[in-house]
Amino acid sequence: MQKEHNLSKNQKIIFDLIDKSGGPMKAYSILFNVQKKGIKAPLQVYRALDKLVEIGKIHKIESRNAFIACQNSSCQISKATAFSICESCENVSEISNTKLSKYLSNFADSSGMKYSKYNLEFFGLCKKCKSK
Amino acid sequence: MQKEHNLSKNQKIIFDLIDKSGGPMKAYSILFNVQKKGIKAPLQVYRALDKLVEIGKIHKIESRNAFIACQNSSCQISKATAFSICESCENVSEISNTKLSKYLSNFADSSGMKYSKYNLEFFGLCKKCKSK
DNA sequence: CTTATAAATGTTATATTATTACATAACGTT
DNA sequence: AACGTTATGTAATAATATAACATTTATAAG
Repeated sequence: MQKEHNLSKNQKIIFDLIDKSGGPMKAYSILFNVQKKGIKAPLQVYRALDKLVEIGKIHKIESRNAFIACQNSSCQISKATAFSICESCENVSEISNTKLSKYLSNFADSSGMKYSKYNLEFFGLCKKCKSK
Repeated sequence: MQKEHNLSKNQKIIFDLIDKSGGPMKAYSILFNVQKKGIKAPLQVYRALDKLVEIGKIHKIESRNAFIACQNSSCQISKATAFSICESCENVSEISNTKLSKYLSNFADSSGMKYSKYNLEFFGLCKKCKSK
């Protein structure tokens, strides 16, 4: 069961915005959108984003410097993430595929390194963009 | 067989630096290191990096905004990359595991999206850091 | 060899992304 | 209430990356 986190005021404002947007949002675009709510400085945004990432409510799309709400209700925490990214329309969606996540979570190679976390980003053309 | 690319002057200077360093390097650290060779502006560095990434001589570690020489001699091009990153010492190495790359290259889900590229980053503690 | 084209370079300025440092306030426990 | 922890506010600045424009060099075609 996912631990309930009581989001603080800024965290809630920012999570709600990202969640409602339905897609990835960039930090300064978030800032612009929440200025009317009194959040005026980049640091206020980044602090909320850091916390939201930490507790798994959002994920960072590293290749895009953008943040997206977790679309996977069973996502314990952001330790195992996979996304598909359309290189044409920049649509992003979270992949939740049990076989894939099991495969990667159990992955071990000869390096002697213990993996506690991974992030995978697939790129390509989405259905819409392919048919154009 | 990998296509031979004749690197230009700046590309060669920058590739050699990254390659010799043996690890990931950041753009502005590269800039600092090549200023004595006449490369004076960030854009000169980024242009060479872009090209080197494009032809697969280096890869970008997205979560670190850093660039590393391709350690995989058979790497056709940067369409399928996997790295292991130590969260303590920040050591990075490229994973070349045939089973893993086959698994991911053939991955398809129900989204109807065709994946032409992926990047995977594993995080954890390397052998050295684990034993500290 | 020359002309055309593409690729690379040089340079200045600026945009975008993210953090440091410091002060204050709110929350949760005992 | 006193304490420690978490969150907030604010200003300044650091780190990462691109736009715009002028020029030069490499490559290929005639």
